[in-house]
Amino acid sequence: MTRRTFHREPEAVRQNDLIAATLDSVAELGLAGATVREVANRAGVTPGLIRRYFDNKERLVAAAYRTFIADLIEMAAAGCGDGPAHTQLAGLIRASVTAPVADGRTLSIWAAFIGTVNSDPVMAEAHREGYQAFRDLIEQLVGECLRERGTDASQQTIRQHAIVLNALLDGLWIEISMGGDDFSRMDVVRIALDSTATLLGIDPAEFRE
Amino acid sequence: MTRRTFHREPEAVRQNDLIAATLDSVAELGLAGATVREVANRAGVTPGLIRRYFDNKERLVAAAYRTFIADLIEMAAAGCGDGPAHTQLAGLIRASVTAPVADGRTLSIWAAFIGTVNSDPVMAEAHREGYQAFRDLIEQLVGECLRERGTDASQQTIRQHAIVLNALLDGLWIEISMGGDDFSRMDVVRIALDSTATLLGIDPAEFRE
DNA sequence: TTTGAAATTATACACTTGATTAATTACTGC
DNA sequence: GCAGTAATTAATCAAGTGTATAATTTCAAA
Repeated sequence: MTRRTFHREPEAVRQNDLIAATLDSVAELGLAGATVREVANRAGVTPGLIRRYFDNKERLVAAAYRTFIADLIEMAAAGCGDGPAHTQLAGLIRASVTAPVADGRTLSIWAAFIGTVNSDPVMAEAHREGYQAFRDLIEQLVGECLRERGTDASQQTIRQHAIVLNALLDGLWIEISMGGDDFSRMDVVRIALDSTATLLGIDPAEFRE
Repeated sequence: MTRRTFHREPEAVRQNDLIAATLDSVAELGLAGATVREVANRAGVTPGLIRRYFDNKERLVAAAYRTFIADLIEMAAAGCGDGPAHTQLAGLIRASVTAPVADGRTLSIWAAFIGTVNSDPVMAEAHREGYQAFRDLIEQLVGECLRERGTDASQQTIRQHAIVLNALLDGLWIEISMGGDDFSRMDVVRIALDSTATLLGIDPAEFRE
């Protein structure tokens, strides 16, 4: 009986592969389905190998979560561009309610992980980091946006607007990604932009460009 | 060695106890922690008994989810009262962003279950039912509310408003329940009501009553 | 009080899980 | 080419899982 052949990979590559395999498993089978064996199979590797790159399965999952959130925010932020603030904000919103950010697979992974945040401190920390980053980004853009329009809003007001807008985006993102509604027939981007403009007291036409 | 004493319970009571124990387990330990033994312990019962009331563990969990969602919607709807539509809507919103609807434990359970919806058809169905009910309630209230104000909005417009409002409530509910922000210092009810009024194009003063 | 049926317990089983370790293989530097 | 190191495999373990079933106990009816 001969052993299966294999080839070595740089540490970073193997880690990435394992994380990607973990995310795939979670997306398709849920967190419970992301067993060591399942992940190893998808990564084309043997279960024992995981322990060489991650102390625990817990660490692997946490690493996968961190990667996932970071990528998610990066995808959303990539829609910003570098024009005036209201254009950046519009870009962020558009990116948030369309693929690949708003997407069934993305939601599945997010949901699976979110479910652990309350009972797992490690996951809670990983979550807090990523969430804070997104909220800060929105708050900054909202602030610039209002200042750009001559509105002199207090920091408190800006914060409240950011909180509400963040909530709206979260909710829209979930609804759209879930796909239950007949969103396919609607222009989700326009709905999202108009709602945002209304909330911030800005002329909607400015967002539609 | 003598057996532990026990006493019989009506079927409905035992089922309720088991469901309650399941929800407690999920809230504190996550879905993975809601094992047959854990649930049985919390219900003051032996693991084997579960099988007498639920065919599978899967059925038990699905039943727990259905109960949870139904209760959640009932709690939210209980805030409506029976006045004019805009008062009912305000009540629904207030209830949605305050305890016991907006609450860490509630969010934990919701999140844990949501994570299974994508990979488990049974859970997906249970989810769809409850979600639809809430969305219909909002759509109806929004419709009445706009009609009450003399606005003659098309069904399409009402639908879009309902979708956006639903998203906003979902997002606010999540943020508040998560508790990460310093919401304690803010008047979340006022924020929610004002945002809603702004979105629907209604005078905010009318909501504050 | 006795009896019988149904609820509950206790025990056990087969399986999966994450983890551990020794044997083997691939690759790097000489 | 060759040797040594480190990555990878293979095999195994103990613990925990959901499930099944037989032995008990409770309780209501007679």
